[in-house]
Parts: sequence; structure tokens; C-alpha cells
Amino acid sequence: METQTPDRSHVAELLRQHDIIPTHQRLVIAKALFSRRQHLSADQLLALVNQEHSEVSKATIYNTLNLLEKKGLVREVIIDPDRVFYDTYTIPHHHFFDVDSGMLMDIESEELRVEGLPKLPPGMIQEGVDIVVRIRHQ
Amino acid sequence: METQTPDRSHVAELLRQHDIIPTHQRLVIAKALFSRRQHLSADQLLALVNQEHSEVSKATIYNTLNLLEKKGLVREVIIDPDRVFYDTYTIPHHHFFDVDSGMLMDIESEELRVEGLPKLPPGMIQEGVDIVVRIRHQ
DNA sequence: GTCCATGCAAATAGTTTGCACCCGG
DNA sequence: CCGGGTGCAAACTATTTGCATGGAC
Repeated sequence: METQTPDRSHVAELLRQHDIIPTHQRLVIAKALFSRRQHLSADQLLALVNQEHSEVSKATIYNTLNLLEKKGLVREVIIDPDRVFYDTYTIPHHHFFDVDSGMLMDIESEELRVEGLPKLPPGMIQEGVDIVVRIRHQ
Repeated sequence: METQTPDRSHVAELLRQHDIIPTHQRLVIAKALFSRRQHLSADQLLALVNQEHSEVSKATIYNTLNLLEKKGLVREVIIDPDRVFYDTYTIPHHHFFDVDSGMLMDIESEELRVEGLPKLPPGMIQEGVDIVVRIRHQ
């Protein structure tokens, strides 16, 4: 089940555990992000955070997202040429992408896997595999 | 084997076959693009086209790439948050992405496939599957 | 008081738009 | 001539940088 609007101290603890100083802006951002499992672009997050009154600047949204990614709290998903999504579900998994609406959905199946992967170019190691299934309305 | 620097009339024919009026700018762009199988960003293509003397504007590069994509002559590949790549090899296939250098390589294997794909959300149809294997130096 | 991390205004980079111009009929 | 298609300057949008500020020791 999803966590609903986690309280400040809970989020603060999460940030501290990942070596991030829990400032006011970061708490507001993290609260919005981790209120549920979701995929948000920087712009969507900005709107969400400032919906009541302006609290955080655009630049801080970007910098905080980059920080959270570096610390492993969110994962970048690059599918849409227009914007990067940040996924609050950081365990490796794959995605459905609705090309009409631009919506991104997790593929829950753990059965999903790649078969027949050729050997890598010499001297290279595999860092990860991303599978995106593009879908649209019938 | 790759085609080497196709001549103007050959490229012009290719464009005409795809309902594109072969203007000077488009010929210069298409010649550079289709000289070999490759992955180029708009910026890389701009540099390539204008390396001797400035012949085509940035906007025209973008507009022409969009046109070629619409007409099925190139394929967009979205992997790097910083730029869209255009792939001159339009048959469906997958990619290695070198996260250090930002280089994109085709996966030649036809064995490669996805297993265990769950059923799609109701009312949706599958448009395609993209697999990206992220790799880096050991 | 010093230092370093932080937050944000301003700068930058990638892409699209709107319109002047040109070419074919 | 006239009209539609083209090419590009300028506008726009997403993201990063550089620096003034403020809190911790």
C-alpha cells in the first residue's frame, strides 16, 4: 500500500539517512514526491509544491531532484523527448508509456525479462537494461 | 555494407519517393545523414553540414529532421536526457548506450527479445518496444 | 568570524513558431 | 501575378550555473 502524505519528521529522517540536510525547501519537495508512488516531471513537481502559495523556485526543484537522484532516492526515466521523469520507485523495473497522453506506468510483472542479449563490446560492463513498451488507444 | 557519400541525384530520388521536395538545404542535410548508418543529434548534424562553410541554419536542421521522421526516413531514439538522436536505420532494433561517452550503438542480434510481457491496460494496443542496454567501461 | 552548503536569478542549450520570401503554375 | 511551401530569426521551454546569503562550528 502507499504511504499517504508522510509527516515532516518522517521525511526528514529519510533525507538524513541518505546524507541530505533536511532544509525547509527539501522537506516540502520530498513530502510532495514521496506522498505516493508516482512519476513526475520537474514542472509537475513545481506546480504541486507551489499550489497553495509559492514556496520553492524552479532552480531548487531541479537541483533537489538531481541531488535526490545522486543519493538514490529517485530514479530518472527518459522516454519523452520533452521532459525527464522522476520515479519514486527505485527498484529496477520497466515501463509502459502511453504515447497519446504522455503518461508513464510501471510494469508490475517480475516475469518480464530480456532474452538473447549479445555479448557486450570488449572492455564494457552492463549497467542496466531499460525496457519501454509504447502503447496507445485502440 | 554502407553507402558512401551518395550523390545528389540519388538522394534527391530518395526524398521524392517519400514525398519530400528536394531543396538545396534538404539535399545537403540528407547527403550528410545517409552517407552511412549512424546516430546523430541535431547539433552533431548541424556541425557536419556546415563544416566547410555555413549552409544551413539550426532551425532548418530541426525542421528537416522532424520532416524526415514523419516520412519514415529516420527514427527518433530517446535515451539521453540532453538530446534526441536520429537513427538512419529505421527497421526496429535495439541499442547499447555508453553512459560515459554518450555514444549509441545498434544491437545487431535478431535473437534479442522480451519475454513475460504482461497484458496491456484495457483498451490499449502495443505500438512498439524499446530496449536500451546501458553499458560503461569496466 | 570563517567556511561551506544552499537557494535562486540569470544564463545557457535544445527545440519550435511565425512570418517574409521564393518558386511553380 | 497568386498561393503554398520553405528557411530562418526570434521566441520559447527545459535545465544548469554562479554567486549572494545564512547557518554551523
